[in-house]
Amino acid sequence: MLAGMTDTETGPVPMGRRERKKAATRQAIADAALRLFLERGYDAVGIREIADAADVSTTTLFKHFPVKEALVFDEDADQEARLLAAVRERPEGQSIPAALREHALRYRMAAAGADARFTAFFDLVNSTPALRDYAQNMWLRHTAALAQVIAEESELPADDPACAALAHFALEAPRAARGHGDPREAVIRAFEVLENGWCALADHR
Amino acid sequence: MLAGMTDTETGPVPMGRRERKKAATRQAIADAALRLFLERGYDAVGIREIADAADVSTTTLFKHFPVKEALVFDEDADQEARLLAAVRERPEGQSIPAALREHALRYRMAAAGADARFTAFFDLVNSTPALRDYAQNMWLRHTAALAQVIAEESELPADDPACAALAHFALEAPRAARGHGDPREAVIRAFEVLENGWCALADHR
DNA sequence: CCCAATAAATGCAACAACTCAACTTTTGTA
DNA sequence: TACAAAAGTTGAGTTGTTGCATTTATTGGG
Repeated sequence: MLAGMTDTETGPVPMGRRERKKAATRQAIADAALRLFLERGYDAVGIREIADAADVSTTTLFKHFPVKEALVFDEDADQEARLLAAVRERPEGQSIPAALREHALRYRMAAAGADARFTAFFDLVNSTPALRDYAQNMWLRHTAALAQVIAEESELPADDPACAALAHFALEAPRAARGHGDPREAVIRAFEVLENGWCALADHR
Repeated sequence: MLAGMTDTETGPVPMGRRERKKAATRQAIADAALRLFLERGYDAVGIREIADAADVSTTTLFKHFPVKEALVFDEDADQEARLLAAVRERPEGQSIPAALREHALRYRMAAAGADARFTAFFDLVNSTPALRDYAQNMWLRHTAALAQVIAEESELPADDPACAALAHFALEAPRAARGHGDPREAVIRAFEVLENGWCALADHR
């Protein structure tokens, strides 16, 4: 989805031709799908048509994307990886909420509302029930994964509700901030609360 | 689902034969579906088979239930209606959180873990991804509806986050309480927090 | 450099969920 | 009794998704 919208740093691992080709077809499929969806709407475009547009067989398409909805969120795995990395590989001395704030400002407030492609994408998702539901569950998975990483990094028990809560709010904050006049400011404020609450909690243990 | 597990008060409106028959076929379908699902698993039972077992055509089945998953949650609408009614028709002078607590204790902690049919139903849902996802979105819908009613009843703006938060926690509390040794006690405790927080908020406005 | 192991991609057919349009039966009502 | 609306049936279609046998391309090793 929307490749090139944020800088995607090429991993330090140079891929062989095989992996590169695989990634290429995957991208071709996702691009074709998004283009068609934006042109004519999610429900009006069939799998077979997408496969044709990307010049692959439907079988191949499903090797890359388990279900139709996943075509729209093809950066799902990348996003989750970046999110977890933001916490795990944060600079020395930086708190977890601070790391999450930086990540949110950097990757999730990208031209919120300004870029036309971005808003078109949002409208597509929000106006399609199947996609809305899928996205919801996607964020839920990310929340769970994040909670686990937070637990590891803070050496709290894995099932401590505080971890789940922090993960939940950290992912919810950018969404909630969209309404406000200055979203970036709103996010920063929200994270002040989280930072205070979290550190207070960490202190008296 | 699990009719007769909680006392279902027959609405004050006596139905004509037509509505009764409609409700009967609907019930027959839901019963057949749940029985088969529990016997052999959700994915192993097809729509046609359910329709046959209930002695209706597949098209009739889909007139009553929009998608396969809905067969399992056939009390969806009833549950939501009861939830909203619990707030709207609460006794004079009772706070909203208190009303929600009573509702939770009465309808959602029913023999949590004790009744075999109940746990079998839970296992079915939790072990079937499609059902887990569907249930998740179902609760989300209920949360949104509840938030709106809370806003109306408390004369707050419909989009006040406090309403959404109260709705969210009120529905989450019973789920979270299941782990604890005495779930009823855990629910009561959780609602104490909500009650305090909510009333404090209501006071200084 | 070739060979075998491996992995990606294909074509086709099938299944299961779901829809649609035309038609019959049942029911509430005048 | 007559009639309109609602419930149900029938059968054929569309669409997402999978299985299977087959082909093509890449890789690492002898």
